[in-house]
Amino acid sequence: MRLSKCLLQTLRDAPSDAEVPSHKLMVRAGLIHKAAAGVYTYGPFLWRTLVKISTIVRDEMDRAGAQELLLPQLQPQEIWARSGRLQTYLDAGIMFTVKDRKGGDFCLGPTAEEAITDFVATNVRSYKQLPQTLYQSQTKFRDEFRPRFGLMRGREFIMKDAYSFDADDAGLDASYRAMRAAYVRIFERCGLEFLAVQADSGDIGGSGSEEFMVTASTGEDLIVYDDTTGYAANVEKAETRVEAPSHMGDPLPMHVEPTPGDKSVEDLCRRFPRLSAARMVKTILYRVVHRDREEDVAVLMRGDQDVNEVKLKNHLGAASVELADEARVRRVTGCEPGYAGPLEVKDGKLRFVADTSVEPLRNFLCGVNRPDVHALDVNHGRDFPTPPFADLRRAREGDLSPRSEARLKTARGIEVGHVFKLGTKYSAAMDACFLDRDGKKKPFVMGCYGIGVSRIAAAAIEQNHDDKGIVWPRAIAPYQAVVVLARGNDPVAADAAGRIYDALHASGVDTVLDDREDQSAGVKFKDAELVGYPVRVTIGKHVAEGKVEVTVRRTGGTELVPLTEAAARVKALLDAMPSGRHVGRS
RNA sequence: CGGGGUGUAGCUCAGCGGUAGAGCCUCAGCUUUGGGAGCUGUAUGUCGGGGGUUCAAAUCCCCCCACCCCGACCA
Repeated sequence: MRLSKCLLQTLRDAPSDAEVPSHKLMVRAGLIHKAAAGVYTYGPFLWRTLVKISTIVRDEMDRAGAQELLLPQLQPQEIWARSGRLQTYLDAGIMFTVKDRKGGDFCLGPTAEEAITDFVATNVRSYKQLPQTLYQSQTKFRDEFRPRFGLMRGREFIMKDAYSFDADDAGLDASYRAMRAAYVRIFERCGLEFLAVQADSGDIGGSGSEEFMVTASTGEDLIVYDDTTGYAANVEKAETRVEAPSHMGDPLPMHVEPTPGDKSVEDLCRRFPRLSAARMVKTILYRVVHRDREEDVAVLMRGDQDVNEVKLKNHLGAASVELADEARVRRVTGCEPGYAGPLEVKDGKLRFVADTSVEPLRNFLCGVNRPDVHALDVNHGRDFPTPPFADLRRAREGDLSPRSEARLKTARGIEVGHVFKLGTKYSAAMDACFLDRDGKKKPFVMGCYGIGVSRIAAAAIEQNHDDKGIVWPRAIAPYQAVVVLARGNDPVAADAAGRIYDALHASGVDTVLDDREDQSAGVKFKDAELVGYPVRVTIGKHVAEGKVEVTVRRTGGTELVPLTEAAARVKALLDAMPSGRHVGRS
């Protein structure tokens, strides 16, 4: 392709609504254009990248034995009603809904479990037809409460989603392993550094899930990992161990002390400097919403630890949990916030749960549900009933690994893939069944496997850019190389550029020729760096000696190469570029 | 949905009661051709929309809308 013929408008300034590098650079490099909040046109250069990503995904899906199909984007709400998720999605407000001419209710597909289950249910009758793994790649729609960061969190985005259907759990395990292995290969081939982490399966449910995270400082997710064992998990899910404080001594008589104005652990640490935060127990009240009711729950947490609300929600089997507001705290404890505790409880129905870090504590401090005092040398089981214990802590850097004596480390990541074992959640709800060997009707055992295709493009930029622009991994760059004609009015240079361009094409290198006559060499260099071609060939001042410059975008390293060898050198440099890396593997 | 902020040219922004502005971009021409180069000229707007106050509103007030940020939410 000749750049003089391309529609590619680069910008000197980033739009003011862009915050993260990928968003700024995509706009500046002319890759995207905003049509509405979270809705973008993918320009010709970005589309090339998206096609390359899709091709890798398709290739690996097919290799893993999956079959491609295309499900409807315009979905009848009826199938959502059947799975029982319609009201959840409508209430959450993330579903785009539409009516047809006759008033029928449809939606723009936010995901496709219902559509695929409906399809498979009517086409698969026998265990002999199993297993099946089907996938599609297309636009998904979610009316996100807060679209942001350009393509990272849009309301319309391209996703590859695959679904496996098996007769039993063992079959699901095998299908899941095959997809997981394909995912590793996909992200490696895309040239990304990534991690596979244990994840919370969220509202989609199921027995287990892992997320594939592209490491980047701007990632929205926090990952904790132990690089001695390969344990890695989303912080929402991460298990940790914390050491019990030493020298707690034998149980002492409980006593209540004045603590006027001390509402936080920090205040109390100041008042009792010899008592560490680990010897305090804070009581945090939550409003817990279940499908059919609501309750108040008090969480007892060690003073130096924080509550992980996802763990709490899962532990309670709740639809949602939210921190109680001040009015609720007053009603439940009869006291202003800051003094809640497990002692002298006013509300007899109040449910207590405690983090496991509280279990070994002796002679600790806690609230008494009375203002301006706290109790010291409290012991559970003696001074108040021993509550049920569960892991409700938020994992932190430096905690002990659940798998070894190593300390956990943290990293930020962008979720680009998620694999789930769904089990029979959707098939049972939608009565999607097959006849098994024993003649009995059974629901399909399902898995689902998503990859954010457009998000991969954004994540690749978040992970690979510098102050000059994008640094595309070679496999997903719009073009692998650019030939810059830096002497526009020199016929020798123009001729050389044409020949190198042809030679690159002949050797299979995806190349664009910057032959724009109205742009100076400086502009072409800036554009080449902004757009992020992995390799640049500059035809300029050395052309008289029969030489051209070959520059690697990532390193900036430049070498002079004889004109006749330039194409081969570019090819060699591209081939030498590393593939992606699966980090933190044991 | 709660809190905050911003809407002026394609982009970045100034102007904040008295004739609509700059830089970049676009277009024409000249010059230039190794780092977003220079000169001359040209084009560009319901100042987000509606209502109000005023002799006069981009500017002040009210309502709406859009966009952005924080939070809540999230296959």
